[in-house]
Amino acid sequence: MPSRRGLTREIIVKTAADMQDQHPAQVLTLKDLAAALEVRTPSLYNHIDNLEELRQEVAIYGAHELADRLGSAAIGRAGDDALLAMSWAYRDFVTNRPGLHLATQRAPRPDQEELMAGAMRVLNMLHRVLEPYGLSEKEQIHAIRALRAMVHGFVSLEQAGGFGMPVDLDESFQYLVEMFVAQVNNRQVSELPTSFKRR
Amino acid sequence: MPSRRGLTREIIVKTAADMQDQHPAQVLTLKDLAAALEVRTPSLYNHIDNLEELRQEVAIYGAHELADRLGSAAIGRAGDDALLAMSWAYRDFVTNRPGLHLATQRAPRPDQEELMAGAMRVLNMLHRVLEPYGLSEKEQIHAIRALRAMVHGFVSLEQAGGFGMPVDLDESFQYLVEMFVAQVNNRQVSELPTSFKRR
DNA sequence: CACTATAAACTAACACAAATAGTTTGACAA
DNA sequence: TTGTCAAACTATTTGTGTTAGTTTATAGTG
Repeated sequence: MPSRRGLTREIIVKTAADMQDQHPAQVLTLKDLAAALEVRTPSLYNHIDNLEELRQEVAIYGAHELADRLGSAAIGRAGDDALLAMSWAYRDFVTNRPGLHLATQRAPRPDQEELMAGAMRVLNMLHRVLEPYGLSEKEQIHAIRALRAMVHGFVSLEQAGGFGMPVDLDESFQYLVEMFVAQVNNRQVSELPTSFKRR
Repeated sequence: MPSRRGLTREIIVKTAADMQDQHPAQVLTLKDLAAALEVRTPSLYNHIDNLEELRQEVAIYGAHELADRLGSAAIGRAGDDALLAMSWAYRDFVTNRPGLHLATQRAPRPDQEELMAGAMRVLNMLHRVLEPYGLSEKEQIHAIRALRAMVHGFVSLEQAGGFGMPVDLDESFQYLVEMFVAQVNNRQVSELPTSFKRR
């Protein structure tokens, strides 16, 4: 007496993503996922290959979601304004969809093509936004890496509960992003004496 | 015919840490761990409560290892020199012990007391190093959060293979850390026009 | 309007890791 | 020498992922 549910690959991925948001700590099980979809566990295998592939799929979904949000944030903005807006959009993403963000970080194979596609969209946006600052090609890459590291690092530590002090996190984040903005506006600060050399 | 191996909790944790370094991608199983220790799986339960507790223990071990390395790096240094040395020591830790770093990040309960102890040691070091810069108390906290975010974010993205462009990573890392050093030396850059306000 | 092919659900069973229960043994202390 | 106990063991249970094989609802065809 199996009755046809309208199960699709997309529904499964989105439900999995939602479940991870509701309980970011606990690991995703096919049993729970099937229960949420009101289906027996093996039925999932009609739509996905296995658990690892599903995790990868969720990560890809998250990467695109993030790229979409950053794109929206950047629309109609330029320069410092765009950089700040995109940074805040990233942080909002982590706040609103914590489990999805974690799933994207913990992708089984982070280097995979389709997963990189979302990241690439973000990179291209950043390149366009940084264009008018007149950085050298190399410096632009350093700058993009720096911004990604700063924002990603902040939200990851925040999500992991890594910031204990009772000082406003929004303020800290703004401080961080303004540090970056100052750097790309004011290139002479990068000419500081570099006394420390790597051994 | 069970013969007494010199198994201890400490040996188990260190072996688990080593195994994660050798294969950072794959998940730790008690079966493999027991095999590496030339023991049957249930014997591990004489020393640990369960797998989750072991993971937590490995994370704590990693946090202390990191704090030790940062402490060593800072000895005999001050100011910019100390900040740069500690940043590079963090990056070296991730390079040398990638699995241990991941295990520390993915701790079951990142907020737990003993795990925070290592992080606290690092925080105290940073506070002492930043002392002479004459920042306000609040600004000092912002600065520490910023540095942690920058360094942590960079090494995490690097480890996840997040930086694709063929530009030297050491150079990018130096660029990043110098950005921080410039900020704490040159406070007027933080007085930039803040056109973007959070909605 | 039947008839059939197929996708998508199901039940049953297997594989494998974690965890528990209960047993055995080796080393140290009296 | 002997009693005790920590630390190993074997055997078994539980839970999740996965596969095999079966059933059924629906869509398309004559």
